[in-house]
Amino acid sequence: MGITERRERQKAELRDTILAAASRIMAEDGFAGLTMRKIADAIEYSPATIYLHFESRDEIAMQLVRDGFAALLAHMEPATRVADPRERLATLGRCYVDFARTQPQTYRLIFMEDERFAEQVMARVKETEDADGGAFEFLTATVNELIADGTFVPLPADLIAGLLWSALHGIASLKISCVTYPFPGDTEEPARVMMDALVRGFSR
Amino acid sequence: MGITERRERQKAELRDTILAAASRIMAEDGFAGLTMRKIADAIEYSPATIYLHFESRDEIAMQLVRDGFAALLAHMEPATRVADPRERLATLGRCYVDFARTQPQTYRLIFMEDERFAEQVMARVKETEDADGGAFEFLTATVNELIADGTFVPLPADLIAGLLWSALHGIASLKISCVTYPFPGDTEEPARVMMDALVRGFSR
DNA sequence: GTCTATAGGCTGATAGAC
DNA sequence: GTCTATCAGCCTATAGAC
Repeated sequence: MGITERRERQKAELRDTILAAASRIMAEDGFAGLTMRKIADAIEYSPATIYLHFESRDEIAMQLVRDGFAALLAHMEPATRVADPRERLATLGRCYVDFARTQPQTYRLIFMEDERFAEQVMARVKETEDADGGAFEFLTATVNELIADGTFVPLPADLIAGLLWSALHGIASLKISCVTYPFPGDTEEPARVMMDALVRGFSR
Repeated sequence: MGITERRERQKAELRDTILAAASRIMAEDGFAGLTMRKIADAIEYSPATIYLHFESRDEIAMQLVRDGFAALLAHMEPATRVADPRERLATLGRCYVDFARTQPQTYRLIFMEDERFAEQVMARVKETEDADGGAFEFLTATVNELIADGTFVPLPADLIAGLLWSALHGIASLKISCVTYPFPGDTEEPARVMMDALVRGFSR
């Protein structure tokens, strides 16, 4: 039975190899440049072999989206260790735009490419509640904290959280699809000023 | 010489017909779905004929971007007639997200598809200054007005204007690529709350 | 000016040999 | 399991007939 296990292990390894190659190609050539032939060349197998591990190119893309979203969550982990809710929001903002800056093609794939992709991860967030480490729930909880202690105006927490996220997404995505305007340099300072202004704006 | 003029007129007409068909196909199938064959079928000419009017598919796309941007500016025209600067910002925001809602594929083409496209229109805005009716300069001027009269904090007007735009772009683009989250319904109210919060946040 | 025909490429996916 | 070979389709762009 050791033989069966080795085979399964090797099969899983090849699957991971395929995903790793796909991720690298996507980071370089974007989603449109991700083709089965390129993946096959990269892993030094024939295109047909890939179909033993994935049903289609779409299934590979979906997995890249899930993995990419997990990477985004991991990138925001430092914010979970900030006690003060206002400073936590600031850290969240910084980590978020930093992810988009360092992994632009991954960010683009998840949120800018195809509505199925963004819908998939957001639906997942909604389903699993806080099982995945928080994400949108974490942001909403922080906003709720600030409403509860009287810092924020009593608007729906979902709305405020959605707006904070949208504002960050605006900076992150605009930097990806319009490199020089309106922020020629780094996005860290704009993101900080944005969060500051919104926190002020939502304060009583 | 009337004959030459008629010929030129007919040539220009066919060019416009091509662009109109391309625009329609793009609105339905998106930029990736815009092909020379589809355009040819739509105008009932052969694909080869299109190349007498445009050098390449890219040139058609660039023209669609320019026309789309002009349509966006036209859509924001009501804001230019608002005297009060704070209310002008609110109107701007409403018109902006309304354009993205009613012409999502055009908005996507300009700002979410390819960085060359967004760069092109923004570079054009920068070159022509206020010759195109304002756009970013108009927004910056309004911000400057609010800084000058002491309403806003004295941050750089470019920065504040860029952030206002980014925040609106965040709502507009997220609605396009993620229909149900974080705003299941209309984006008009979120956009209004966002602008209100930012105006409050940037006020002294 | 407009056509047909085609070059020369790319794509995802699969049948069947080994 | 992995391959080769290929299907069936798409694409942009162009040469050359009319």
